[in-house]
Amino acid sequence: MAKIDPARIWSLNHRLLMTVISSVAADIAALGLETKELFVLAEVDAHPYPAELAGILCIPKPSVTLYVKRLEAAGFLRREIDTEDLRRHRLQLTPAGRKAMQQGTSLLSGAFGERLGRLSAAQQAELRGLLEKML
Amino acid sequence: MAKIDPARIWSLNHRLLMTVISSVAADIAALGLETKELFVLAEVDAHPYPAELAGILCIPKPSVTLYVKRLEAAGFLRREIDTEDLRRHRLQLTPAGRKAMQQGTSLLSGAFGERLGRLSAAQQAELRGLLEKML
DNA sequence: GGAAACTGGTTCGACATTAAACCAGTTCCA
DNA sequence: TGGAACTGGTTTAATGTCGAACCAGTTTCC
Repeated sequence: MAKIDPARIWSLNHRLLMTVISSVAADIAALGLETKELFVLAEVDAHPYPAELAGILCIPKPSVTLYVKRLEAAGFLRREIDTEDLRRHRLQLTPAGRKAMQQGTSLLSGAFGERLGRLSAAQQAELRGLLEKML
Repeated sequence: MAKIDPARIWSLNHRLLMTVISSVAADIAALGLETKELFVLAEVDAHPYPAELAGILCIPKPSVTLYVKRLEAAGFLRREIDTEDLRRHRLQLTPAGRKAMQQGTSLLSGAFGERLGRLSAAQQAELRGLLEKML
């Protein structure tokens, strides 16, 4: 078996993801979203606080501030002060935001699904299992 | 078996890659390289022309110009006009560039290898196979 | 030959990103 | 209690990024 170079796999993988995302960037933009903003929207349900988003998405805090500001201005996000901790801002998708998020992730699913389609169902499940194990 | 949502896998995968790369960004910077520049260095052998690099790395051409300029200034890269086609610039790693590239990819390998280490050797090979099939 | 269309690479200027410093609210602990 | 240390979020100022327009060299095709 060929020797495995982790950096090589990382790059391979990275190229795959970048190719896919850049192939749908234009369509996502048509929804009124930048791809980075879509990532934010997609995580808001699970991580409703900016600091959490910054952590989970590996984005610096000021960038999150910016994205949230834009998303709020676009009517995709609502922001309210958390009553438990007055420093925190709890984020919440608006109906429009949820719709845009779903459309966006659906675009991504379409494009990545094309690649996944080259694998058998069992292989797809295997892939997900491997990734989860690594995270 | 749980239904597979491609966008979910994409995100999972993306998070994995980002976590890994940001964990070594500082060490890579210590070599005098930005991570993006490392990607460029790592592909120069296989793709010695800026236009090719832009294509393979999914980076816009002006950015490549910039990275190459910096890498050349740092002494990591040598640039010469291609005698076949006077528009093209053939790129070549200098010894210092090759060394930095190897150290950088080695850092990346170390960090990603830690994650890969959670998989068996067979699973690692399987993962690579799946990724290659999708690209 | 030579004009039109094309391709590799760069420049410019507008925009996006982010590190550093900051403010406000919270927690810790003497 | 109260002040020192910490955390969530924002602002600012400096830097990074890249679309559009560009120049130079190449190919195409009459």
